[in-house]
Amino acid sequence: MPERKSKSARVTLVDVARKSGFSPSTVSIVLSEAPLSRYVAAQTKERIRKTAQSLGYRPDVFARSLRSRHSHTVGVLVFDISDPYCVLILQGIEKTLLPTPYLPILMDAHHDQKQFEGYLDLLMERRVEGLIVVANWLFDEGGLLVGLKEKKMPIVVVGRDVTEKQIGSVTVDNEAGGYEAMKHLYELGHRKIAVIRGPAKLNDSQLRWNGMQRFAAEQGLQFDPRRVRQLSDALDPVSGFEGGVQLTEELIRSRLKFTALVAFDDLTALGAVRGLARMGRTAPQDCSIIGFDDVPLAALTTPGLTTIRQPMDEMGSLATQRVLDVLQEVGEAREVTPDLQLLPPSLVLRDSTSSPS
Amino acid sequence: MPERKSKSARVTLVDVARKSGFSPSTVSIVLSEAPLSRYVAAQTKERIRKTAQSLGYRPDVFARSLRSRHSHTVGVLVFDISDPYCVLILQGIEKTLLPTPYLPILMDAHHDQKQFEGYLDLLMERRVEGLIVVANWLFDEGGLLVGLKEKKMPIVVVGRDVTEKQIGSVTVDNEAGGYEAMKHLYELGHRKIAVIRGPAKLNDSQLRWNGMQRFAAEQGLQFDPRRVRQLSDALDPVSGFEGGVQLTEELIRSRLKFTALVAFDDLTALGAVRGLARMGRTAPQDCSIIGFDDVPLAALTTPGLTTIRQPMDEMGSLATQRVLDVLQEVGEAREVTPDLQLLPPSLVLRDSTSSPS
DNA sequence: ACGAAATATTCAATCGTTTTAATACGATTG
DNA sequence: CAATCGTATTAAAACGATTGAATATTTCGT
Repeated sequence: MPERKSKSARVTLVDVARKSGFSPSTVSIVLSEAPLSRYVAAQTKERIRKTAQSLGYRPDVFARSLRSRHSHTVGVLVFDISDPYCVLILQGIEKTLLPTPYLPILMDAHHDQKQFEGYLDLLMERRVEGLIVVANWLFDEGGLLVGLKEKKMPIVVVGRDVTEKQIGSVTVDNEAGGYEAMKHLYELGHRKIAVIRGPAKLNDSQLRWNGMQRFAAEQGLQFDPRRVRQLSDALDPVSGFEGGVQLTEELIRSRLKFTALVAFDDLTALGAVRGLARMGRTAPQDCSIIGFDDVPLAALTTPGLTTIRQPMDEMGSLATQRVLDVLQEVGEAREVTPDLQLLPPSLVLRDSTSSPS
Repeated sequence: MPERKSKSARVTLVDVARKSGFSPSTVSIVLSEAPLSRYVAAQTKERIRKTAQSLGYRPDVFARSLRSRHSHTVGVLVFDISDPYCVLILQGIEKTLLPTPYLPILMDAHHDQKQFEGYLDLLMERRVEGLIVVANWLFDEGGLLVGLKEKKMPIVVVGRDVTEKQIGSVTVDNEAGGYEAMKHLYELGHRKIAVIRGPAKLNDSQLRWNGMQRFAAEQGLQFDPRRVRQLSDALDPVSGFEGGVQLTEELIRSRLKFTALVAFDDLTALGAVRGLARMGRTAPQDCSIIGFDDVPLAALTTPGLTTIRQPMDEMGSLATQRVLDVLQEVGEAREVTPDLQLLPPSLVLRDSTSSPS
């Protein structure tokens, strides 16, 4: 005696409707908490929910999305997931999305323009309702995104300022970070300070440099241009490290004295530590080193890396919140305000800096 | 004069059908390359494809999935995306999935059992067709997965052996890795070798230790149990580092001589480097240190970390391939063979090991 | 006690595909 | 020559939800 219709394992809305004695419409309205559910009797709601529960009903996302035109997903496009810089941002994004009905769909472009475009396409095909782009390194295709923006899709870029393309952006205050880095070294007593600037193409490089110069100017300090080097524009993810090693070796070979070094980012700083070691010196005894970012591994090296922290977690959160805000608007504005939101950096003291001996 | 029906921006199958002069059925068959497309005239195919192209038609994934019962997604559940160990595996997974029609949906459980379950649920709701679990650290819930397995969903776990729960697994050959680590130190001339074993709960710990003992036995070497320590079972992701620091300090304070140290993994090894430094010693001059995993940052520290490499990329690839193989089967077997696939580790030489002075 | 407004529920159409079974037709075969 | 077969195409029924309009029923102000 087959009590249940032994057709299929799948429990549908209709099953719930039948068993609870209400129409599919009502069941749908109750279970999806549609506006109309205001009018459904409390008792009814309860009965429906209970039978849904007892049957183990799970709505079919595809049917739901097809009809309602909502995918309840947002795309997250990251330039290189193996870059530790990205990961903390991702966690911020995920954390913020968790309590919402939106699911992140994460794609990793592997530093590859082609893949970036491909995945962008894929995300569109999957009907994501919003897009968060995590761009750490070079990437000059506001173009692609502008196209989407016109399709009324909320977009935010984190880690890079693309407001000139009218796209909402979230970054750390790089200028302030550069300022803080210099200030820290200066206060320790350093005066002869070397700098390894970031790649010229990267906007951050200039901003951080500006900050350093501002502090120097305030103190009447002069940068000897021979103590200032610059990473090449290679977009290889570890080029920061390699560059750090080489430029540091060069600096030492040049016989110019310096008691401290500001590295463009943590990877470069680690490269500098290595370069120092290759020339028989150690940080911070022979030279203090300060990085930028505070990637997780900065705490794990020896010496621990003093660095300017980007609040990556919050950057991710904030970016996500901006997208969510737009999605929650029922109106027709539906666009992220195309401005830049700057988050303050902070100094993280570890062991790679100390007073000059 | 509105030439096109200005109803909506969306181009549907019906639009293509109308414009090409064929029925929706034919169009669907052609564009989705269904089996029946064998019978469709080449000319027809071409015409349909051309008009689809010209209209910029993109099939609606939701409608498609609803009808065909295929989500074309596989779930990837990772225990902590901020663990660099996971990331390379993820890249392997992604690389393998890229040329297939399957999209990975990545969820990060943040070392949290509850979230793991929640996300598992979410993935089921999204109707993933397969599941890859990346489990680096403690996780004893074969149970959850077994439930799914019974629902005919192909599952593979990478990074942990859960074959006892009849779930296909992919790991590195930990025993061989332990053996190699010891062999390397022995060949450098070390005889007094300290060991920091992994947490007792973690199966890997025992296996690596077995490998070390096997080598020792072959050489008639004895481990002084006082030189063997063990990490606690804390499931904090950085506990490896902290543990490494502390246990190394303890080892040194115990005044037992040792010229080399085998760390459970790279994080522990970095902890050991730090512990050494705290006690005024440096690697490898005062003590050689070897790690396990070869996480990306192992190459970035100073000294560069000699380590036993897990082929994480390939592990991810292999796991993915196993799931894909099952998905491609049309038959009714549809289960990943519940066996363990071991991949060989390899020694990566860097600067943290050298002959004893 | 009448009509309007608020509450409670349902009908039926619809979202955009895939798929099964059916149709149509010329060629092959026994 | 009828029966069968292979090729080429299509009609129509799903898939499982949401939703706008419609239908009852109750409440309420006057």
